[in-house]
Amino acid sequence: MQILEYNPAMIEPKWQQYWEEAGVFHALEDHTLPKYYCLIEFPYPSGEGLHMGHPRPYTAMDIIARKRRMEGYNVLLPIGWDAFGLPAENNAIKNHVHPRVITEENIARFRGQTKRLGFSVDWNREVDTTDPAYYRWTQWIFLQLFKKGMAYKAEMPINWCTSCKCGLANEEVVDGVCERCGSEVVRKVKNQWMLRITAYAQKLLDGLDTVDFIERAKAQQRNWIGRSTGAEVDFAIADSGETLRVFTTRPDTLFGATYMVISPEHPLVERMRDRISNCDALVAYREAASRKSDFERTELAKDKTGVAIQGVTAINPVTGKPIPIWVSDYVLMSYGTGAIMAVPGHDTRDWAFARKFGLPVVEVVAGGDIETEAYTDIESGVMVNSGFLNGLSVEKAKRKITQWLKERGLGEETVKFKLRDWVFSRQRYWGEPIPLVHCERCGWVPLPENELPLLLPQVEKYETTQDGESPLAAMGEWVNTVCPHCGSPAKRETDTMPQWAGSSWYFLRYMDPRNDQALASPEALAYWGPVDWYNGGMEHTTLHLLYSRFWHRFLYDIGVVGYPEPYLKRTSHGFVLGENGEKMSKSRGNVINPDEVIRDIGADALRVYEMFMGAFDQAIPWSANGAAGCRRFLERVWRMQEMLADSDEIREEVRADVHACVKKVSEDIERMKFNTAIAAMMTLVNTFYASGRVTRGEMKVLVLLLSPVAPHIAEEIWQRLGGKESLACRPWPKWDEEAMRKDEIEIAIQIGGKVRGRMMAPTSLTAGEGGQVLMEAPEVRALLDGRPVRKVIYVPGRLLNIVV
RNA sequence: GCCGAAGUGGCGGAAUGGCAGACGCCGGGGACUUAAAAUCCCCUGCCCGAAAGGGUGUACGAGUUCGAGUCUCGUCUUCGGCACCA
Repeated sequence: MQILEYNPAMIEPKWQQYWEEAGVFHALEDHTLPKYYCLIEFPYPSGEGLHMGHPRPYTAMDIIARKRRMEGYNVLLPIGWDAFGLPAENNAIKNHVHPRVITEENIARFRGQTKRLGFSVDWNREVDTTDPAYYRWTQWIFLQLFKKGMAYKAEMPINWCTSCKCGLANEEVVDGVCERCGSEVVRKVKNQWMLRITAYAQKLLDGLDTVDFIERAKAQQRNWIGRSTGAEVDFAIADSGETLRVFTTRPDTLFGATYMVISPEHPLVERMRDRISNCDALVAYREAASRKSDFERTELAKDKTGVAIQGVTAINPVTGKPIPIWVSDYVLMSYGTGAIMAVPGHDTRDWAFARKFGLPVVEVVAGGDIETEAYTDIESGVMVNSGFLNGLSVEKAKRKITQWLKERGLGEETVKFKLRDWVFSRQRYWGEPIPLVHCERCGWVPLPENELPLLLPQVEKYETTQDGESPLAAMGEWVNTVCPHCGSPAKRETDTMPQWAGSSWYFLRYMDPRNDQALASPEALAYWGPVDWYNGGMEHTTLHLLYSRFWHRFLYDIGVVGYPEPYLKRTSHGFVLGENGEKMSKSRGNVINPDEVIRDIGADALRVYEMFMGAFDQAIPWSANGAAGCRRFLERVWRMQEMLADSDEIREEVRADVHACVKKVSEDIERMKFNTAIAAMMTLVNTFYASGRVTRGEMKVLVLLLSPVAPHIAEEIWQRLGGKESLACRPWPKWDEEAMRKDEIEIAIQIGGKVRGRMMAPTSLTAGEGGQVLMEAPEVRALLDGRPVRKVIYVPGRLLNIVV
């Protein structure tokens, strides 16, 4: 047969078309088959088109999916579009084109680009979060959350651009200023929908112990949830019936609490207004604090400020001494009780504050020097100046004081989380409308489920209104409606949902994407779920990944899904950087366009390089030379057709190498060690070249191993080898440990741990007998040169170490 | 400050406590060619040496071990996340 040159521009579209027309990658609804659900993070279809951030993780999961298929699984590898979001909306504002129009164009472009990469995706299951048939169920889930009391309205600050007069998402605030106009961003309090994710803090934390996520993702989520155990303690306010409750993780240091601090917003100030003599100063301080942007609070406010409350004093419950109460913005209203007991001897922030304002510092844990800094070590300290706690370790003192407080009704052990409730409202157009109406008589009323989806109305302007309302608020006809409950006049909620809503459950929709009775049928949910393997970016660990675990856990609690955790396994990829080692960006001018790379070297070579360039979980700079090298590797595989021997055998001389390669590739793919899997295939190809030929049987094994990574060339060669159907459904090759065994192997001879020579040794030698046998070998005797031997260690197949 | 990951040739990177640098890139040499490209073969950590060979080497300093890139302790650096969270 005439072997033409390797031409990916011909064979890649050909096989893509074949796969699609033959439906090779359609997940089957035969629920008796063993299933495997591979999930990739669905892209936001931006106007820029696919970028290098997409092919790497997608290729990785495609490799897993293709291997699973060859192992006999009914594989689900779906894709869709997370298409609500700001760029389409900003484009609408600028060009007065409905976001739907640009979104559809972008999706079409993304779809085409994605298909050119040859992923084994089931294109029949595409979802689009902006499709009413999809967001109907996003709204439905929101209504269930609302009905279970998990959604509520609260006054929350939003980012407000003082120049654009509009609300901004956190992502739009860069270094404290508006991303678009560079003006100052302040916090403006608005009434917003909130989701009670904090009610699930413990469940989300515990669930992590039951799933196989990469450790750093678990650690990051644990950190974000931020559980800490401590005690709440009541401090009496002198000469009143009032108490001030604090949360502390160090109840053991109670004897060292020399003052208290409340946050500027703490209700105590209002409650005791008539007794406080410097109310004006406190109110002024509170207002100054509220005007501070988040940026100022976190970046510029390390220097402590505060005002002492005049006229009100607290009593330390263990010492009985009166202590002053201060107001300072280093205490946050949103954590704990909004008030602290300050122990300047043993807390760095309290220490700095006490130093600045001349407050007393008392040592209650010995071991440090509180004149120079706060002593915060809880491991080795011993209690002093602490009455009945003296002499105890910190750990014992904690338990004893907590018990003491509990017996007197002054406090109790408590758990707090850093996790905050999820701000779910956006004053934006391009998002899911929140399906609630507000009735004067009934309050917030959910739309009946049979009225879903609540469609996004056509608007004249896409901008947030002057007073920070969603553009929907300007649509009087749409806003004014009647209460579904009592029929009185009512107004629709005009805020929309955040982009995180649609992505919080999309993996469920893939299981049954056209169902119009439920978000997915119970049968499909039971069969396909949970997701077996989910790969995605680390940047989504604390938002998308946590949000979707929360929604899923909620759906489990209300009986919609039958398993508490949505993802059994989570892995993460490293970014592809520009050739200069910096993050790819237009402004840096180092963007590599996947379309151009496919044009230059082909999709297969791109896929091979993306997987070969380095460890999958690490960021790696792009290298055009490296990519060209992968194209060369495929050329070498292709040209092996010219040295093909007409035999289905695997030759004795290469048998061990072939089996070793099968083993290496099989195991490395499971560990996502794609780079070494590809290196093993390169090594095998080098072996074939060295032997001058390859049999058809050997070639078939190689092509099957290569097919998950470079599927087009693999299909083409497979067909030329006489394969009748797609190799995507051929069984994955097996290896035989016996076949990998050789009679003799080269080992190193070490003297005192240093390599001094090599020799051939029979592989049958065991560690025990090997030393004795090999000591007689002439190579060893020559190296020893008669020196006395103290000890001999033989590591079978590796080395002989002689201690002299 | 806290949590996490990582420091290996000119470069990307390999190495269940067992021959450091697999595989690829870059570079050098050879074959083929009128020539070039492509391709095929060989060399390629550093230092000394004509060579044989020797020395040295995985951020730094100690330690455990017959043997350490790998394990332990300490130090430094880089990257990622969180951060007045009591």
